[in-house]
This record gives sequence, structure tokens and C-alpha cells, in this order.
Amino acid sequence: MELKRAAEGEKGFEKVFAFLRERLLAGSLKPGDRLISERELATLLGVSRPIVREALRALTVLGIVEIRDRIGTVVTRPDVSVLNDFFTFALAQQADMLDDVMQARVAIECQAIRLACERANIADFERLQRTLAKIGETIDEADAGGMADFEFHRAIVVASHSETLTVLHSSMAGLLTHSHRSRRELVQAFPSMKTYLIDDHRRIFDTIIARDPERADATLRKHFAIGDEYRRRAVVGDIDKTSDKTSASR
Amino acid sequence: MELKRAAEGEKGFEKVFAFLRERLLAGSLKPGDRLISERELATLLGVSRPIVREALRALTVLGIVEIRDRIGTVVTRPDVSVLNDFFTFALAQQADMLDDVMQARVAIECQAIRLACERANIADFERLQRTLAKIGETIDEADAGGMADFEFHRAIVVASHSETLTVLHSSMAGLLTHSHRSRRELVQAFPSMKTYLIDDHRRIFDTIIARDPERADATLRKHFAIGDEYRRRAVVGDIDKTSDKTSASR
DNA sequence: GTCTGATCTTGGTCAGACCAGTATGCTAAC
DNA sequence: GTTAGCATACTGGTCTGACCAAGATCAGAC
Repeated sequence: MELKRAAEGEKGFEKVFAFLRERLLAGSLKPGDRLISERELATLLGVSRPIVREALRALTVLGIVEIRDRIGTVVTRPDVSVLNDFFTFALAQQADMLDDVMQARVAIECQAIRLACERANIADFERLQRTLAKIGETIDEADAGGMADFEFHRAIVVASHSETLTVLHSSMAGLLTHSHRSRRELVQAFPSMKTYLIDDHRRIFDTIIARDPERADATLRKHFAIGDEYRRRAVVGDIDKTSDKTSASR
Repeated sequence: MELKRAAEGEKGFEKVFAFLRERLLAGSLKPGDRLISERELATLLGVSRPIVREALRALTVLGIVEIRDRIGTVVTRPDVSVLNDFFTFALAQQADMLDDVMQARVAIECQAIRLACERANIADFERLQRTLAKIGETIDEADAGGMADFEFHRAIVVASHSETLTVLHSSMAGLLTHSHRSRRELVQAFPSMKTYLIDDHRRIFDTIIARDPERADATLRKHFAIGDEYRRRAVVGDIDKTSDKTSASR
């Protein structure tokens, strides 16, 4: 009695969701397809329209389907925003997870740069070149600089031509931009950092151009390690001249 | 009559969802908290109950909230299953994504093993030891063997003591178990694989014991590469003696 | 003090209705 | 014959009000 999985014992929402999931997974519903109307779906499955809407809304947040006002519901290509939403919520409730996410970010990027070495094309190189130049131009600006930094790293991931890696990386973007920005705020504190930021990114770029996965990975990893070191030094109070900067943004 | 169209431009579902998201992200709604009833929420936000249910259902599939029948809606700790669902759907519609996910898996695990070298404790070592032994014991069984293989790799990630990495890794678990299993089916085809499976995992284990991140990463990476190679060879028809095995499971 | 049952509340669901635009087809004008 | 125009049948978006089943609660009986 407790498990009525046998028949169509599922009730309401589950029934509709299962019905749609089945078609989706089986492939009889492919991206671009238009679902039958909510009303039809309701009568077809013997449930009310609000229930159907619940199921459709569920699929919407999963990025599988898109409800278009007055048009209909269409199957979409799986979207990134789901992971984005999830991480946003998940991290909001566990702030200590930020350091953890950084680790995941390192993981993603190091793998991405390996793939980038193999798969990057001219367009990717150009994008990397552009973003690299941007880093040099915005070296003295916290916001723009942080953005440029992020764009460069994103370009690496994009160059991996891996949808999954890109998705994972961008889903952490929101959290990472902050770290990029705060790193830039340290530039004024550590003059040496200016060199580090420019040269290091340049070195990373070179490894991709050279298509040397091992060296790319190692260089990128070192890049992160040095960044950590700077941040650590800042935390322990190695800064004196720009204490206003750091305190202001915290 | 149309109250609040002016203020909160969002309509219906968006309004409720935004309202809840705000509280969730701000932290005023923490895991374990019970939300106000659907009816109250409806009147509070000036929408109908079905709309509120849509929003709650959306949060449910995101694993942020749990609707308990006749009890209420409570905030839960973000769950991995969302990612699982997502990948399942995403994969069904883009089969080529599997290879992509494998790359992400490699990324996660290689980062995890590095952390594991630093952070693994006695309990982690014991778990690794246990799962390693299991691999040897179940070397001739496809199902149990695949499971043991997976458990070992999971133990590595767990030993990294990184929540995020663990979450990401297990979210791909559903897909990976299949790959683990199919790999095991190749054991009969390639006698040499038996050695590969046992010795290679042993080597990986040793690197963690030695707390040598670089070697661990490299060894694990090579492990995956060899696995890929076996799979590639199987695909191109390098198997002759056990064609029944492979055709049966496909 | 404990047990029991009525009542309140909660989620789960339904039916029917209205609105606002879209899509379509049919008519009427050119 | 072609096309401009409009009526109509859709679609999603939403609301109202209602009923059910079962957990939660508390008053009253024992």
C-alpha cells in the first residue's frame, strides 16, 4: 500500500511530472518540441490544471522546458541557470563553503586549460588575447580589473569547448567575481602584485598557445597558489598603507 | 484594484519566488525553519494559492525546501539530487554530453585527490583501504565490481573534505556508475585489465598515503587515460572472445 | 494526571471562470 | 486571384471558492 509505484498510483504532481520525465528521457520529447496545452495535459492525465502547472513550473526551474505566455510550453536545451540557482542558494546558507568553491573552481579551470590546449581555435586565442590585454589596461581599477581578470579565466574555460565545464564554472561565477574584485583591491597594497597579475596571466596564455597541457595546468595552479598567498598575507595584516581600502569593502 | 502592479513589477509566480528567494538568500529563512502556510503566503503577497504552490514546488525541485503533507513547508539543506536530476535530463537530450561530464569528473577527482593528500585522516585511509580491497574481491563481477570501483573513487573525494567537490562528484554519480559498470564488463575481454584495475587503484592509494599531491594527480589522470584507452579499443572491435558479453548488455 | 475526541489547520486537489494576447482562418474588399 | 481585416478559437496567467484527509491542538471526560 505504501508503495504504489506498481500502477500509476502516483498522485497529482508526481503523475504529471513522471509522465513528462518519461517522454523527456525517452527522447520522444526533444528540444524545440511544443507540448500539448495545459488543459489537454490536465484532462489527459486526469488532473487539474494547477497541478499541471506545478509540474511544468518544476521542469522550468530545471531548465528543461520553457513556458511561453500565450504560445505554449516548449522543450528547451538544458540550461545553465539551474546550477546557478542551486549554487546560489546552497552557498547562501553555508558561507564557509566559499573556500570550498574556490577549490572546485581550481579543479574546473585546471581541467579546462588542459582541454583548451588541445581544442582551442583561433577565435579562442583571440578572445584570450583580448581579455589578457584588458587585464593590463585595467590594472589600476578594482571593478574593471576584477572583471577583466574573470573574463580571462572564463575565456580559458570557454576554450576548453566543454559545455559541462563551462556550466559549472559560470555557475560559480557570482561567487568568484567577488574574489576577483577583492584581489584587485590588494593591488594598491602590494606593488609587486601588479607584475604578478600581468605576467602570470601572460604566462598562462603562453602555455595555451604552446599547447602544453602539463605546463598549462601547473602554471595555472601556481597562479592560484600565489593569489592565495597574497590574500593570506593581506589577512594577517601585512598591509599598512591601504587599510582604508580593505576595511571599506568589508 | 490592481494593487501593487506599480511597486513590484513581478507578476504572480515571480513575485512569490522572488520573495522567498530573498529571505532564503538573506538568511532570514534558514534550514529547519517552517514557512508560513500557503494560504497565509497567498494573502500576504496578494496572489492565489495555486501560484504559491508553483513557487514552493519550484523551490522543492531545487532542493531548497520540502513540502510536507499536512505539516507545512520547511527549509532544507540544499540537496545534491537536483544536480542529479539536471544531469539526467541534460544527458538524455545531449548524449554527447557524457564525454563532457567525464571531463568534469576527472577535474573534480584530480583536485580532490590533491586535497586528500593534505587532509586525509585515519578514517579516510581506512575507507580507501576497504574499498580498495573490495575492488580486488569483486574483480570478476560486473555489478559489484563497478560499484566497488565507484566507491573507491568516491572515497577519494570524501577524503578531500571538500563539501563542494563531494557534491559535484556525487551529482554525476548516476552517470558514472554506468561507465564504471561497462568498464567492468570489459574485464573478461581484456585479461590485462584485471591487473590494470587492481594495480592502478593500488598505486593511487599509495600516492595518497605518501601525501604526494603531484604524483597523486598524475597517477589518477593516467588511470583515467588508460581506462579511456581500454574503452576505445573495445569500441573499435578489438574484442573477439566475449562478443556475447558486450552485445548482451548493450 | 491521563486519555479521548472535536476542531482547527495544513497540504493536495479540483472545477470553473475571467483576462489578455496569439494564431488562424474566413470573409470581404481590391 | 490576391490580399487586407477581423472574428474566433486557441494559449498561458490567474483567481475564487470549495472539498478532502490527516496531523496538531486543546478542552473536557474519566
